[in-house]
Amino acid sequence: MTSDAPLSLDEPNLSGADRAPVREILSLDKAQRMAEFFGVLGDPNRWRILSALALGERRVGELAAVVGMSESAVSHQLRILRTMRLVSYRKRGRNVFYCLKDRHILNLYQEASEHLDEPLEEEEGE
Amino acid sequence: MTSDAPLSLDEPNLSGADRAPVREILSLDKAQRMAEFFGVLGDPNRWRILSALALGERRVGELAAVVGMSESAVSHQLRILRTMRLVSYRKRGRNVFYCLKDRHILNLYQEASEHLDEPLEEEEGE
DNA sequence: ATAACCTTTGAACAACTGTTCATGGGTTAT
DNA sequence: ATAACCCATGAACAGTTGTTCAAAGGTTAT
Repeated sequence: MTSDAPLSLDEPNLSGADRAPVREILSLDKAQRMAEFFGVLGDPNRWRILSALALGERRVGELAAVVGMSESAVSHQLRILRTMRLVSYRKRGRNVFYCLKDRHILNLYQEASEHLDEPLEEEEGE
Repeated sequence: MTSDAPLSLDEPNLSGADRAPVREILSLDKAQRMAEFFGVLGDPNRWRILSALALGERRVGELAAVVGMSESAVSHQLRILRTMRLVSYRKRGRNVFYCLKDRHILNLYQEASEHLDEPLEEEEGE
């Protein structure tokens, strides 16, 4: 990374014309989609569900028992996680098995974890 | 990564004893902190502000003009971004210059962007 | 067939969030 | 000193979110 370039939201790996470096602020549309995605990760029970699925495939009832929620509440949350393609599922008889869709959620967890675990430096202000 | 190990929320880079592999679901406390952090990223105007700061240091008034918000609203949001240590600031006379604190936010943006841009595969259900 | 099981869905309601508005603190001018 | 400027803060209000509750769909038993 060059030294004087400001931090930017570029996506440098892609050379296509539709992936031009961002020299403007995010469009309302892109910002909205970002917010919707991260908003889904803004609930503690959804993280508990995701972390349970990180251990392996689980049925809805099992998830409810592990995280201590009603099956209805878990089902509602799983629907939200599905719309953001964070989980996938397969039906087997009357059971539905959910699992994490890919590694993105794990990378996000790790990145956030590192940020939260950083030692707090001395603040000038406040 | 071994083939049969389930995806897990381990943090493999650290070998310390206080960073044991996660074989249980996230604690309520950890899940809460994760949710609080990602919840901050769950607002489109905060992403617009962050993307403006990704281009370089900006004053509060400049941010308000660029993102099309009132200065008060921007100030409220900057406070939230400060509490999550996503931005830092320096005072210069009566102006306050904000900037991104580190690269974590950029990594999170990129990871999410890749996830959102993934082609949708054929769903079995629904 | 009926019953039990697992899951999903919709409505309703309490709790939370982000904005506006008014106000005030602190700094730089005149 | 007063005025203008830049920013932060608190209250209040509309909009959103996550839960509970009741009901129903679909599958596997008996």
